[in-house]
Amino acid sequence: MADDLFKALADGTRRTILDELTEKSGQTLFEICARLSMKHGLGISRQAVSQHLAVLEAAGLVETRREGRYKFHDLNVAPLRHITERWLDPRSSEPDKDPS
Amino acid sequence: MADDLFKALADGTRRTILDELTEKSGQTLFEICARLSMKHGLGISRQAVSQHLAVLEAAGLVETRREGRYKFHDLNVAPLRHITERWLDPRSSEPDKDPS
DNA sequence: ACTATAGGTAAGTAGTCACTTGCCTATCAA
DNA sequence: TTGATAGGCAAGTGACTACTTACCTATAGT
Repeated sequence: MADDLFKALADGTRRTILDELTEKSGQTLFEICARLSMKHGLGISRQAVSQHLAVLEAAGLVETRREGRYKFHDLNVAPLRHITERWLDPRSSEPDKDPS
Repeated sequence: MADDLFKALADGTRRTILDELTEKSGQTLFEICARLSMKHGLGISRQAVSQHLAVLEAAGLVETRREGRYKFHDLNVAPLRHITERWLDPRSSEPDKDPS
């Protein structure tokens, strides 16, 4: 659960994808590929980006909607809001003992 | 840099260690080992914990001070404060293009 | 001095992860 | 219907990572 979230954030390319979706929401896979290549000089295959998006989606950070042959990717920042709370503000979220 | 931070947070055992140091600061290696075993049922070797602490220290999340044969570990939450800002509050931290 | 305790170093291993390659499906335009 | 575009699935590979095992150093108590 929270593990998926931290794992998703652990990769630099995925964080860059989140940056891109922050800048422009609702991008397609090809659009994201193009921007990673152009703006960030990342020589990465379409399949690799697709896999990254799957990880981000599993973590709840990206949501998708399909329209015809296009699949749009939207950012969902909700899971990010309180992930550091347990250490920054222990009183509010301490009673949590799972090794997430 | 930021990469070390996210990588450090990617492991569940390390996050549990941060939880323990949040609850009681200044613990020794053996103390942390004991608590991981007792409270969290983690059957993990001393060396493994030591390696986790090294990762956390490299990320700036843990600081150490030595006294005699004891080495105390203190939590430093400063690096955690703004790590999600780039997505939660894009206006303030967008101009950041490194693939960190 | 001897010994137990606290910690460090380093090599080896099994599993995970990012990425590629190759092929397949689906939608749309001509 | 043919071809181009957008995307999906799955096996294979190399690198990384968490963990163990084995041995070594340093401080403290008796």
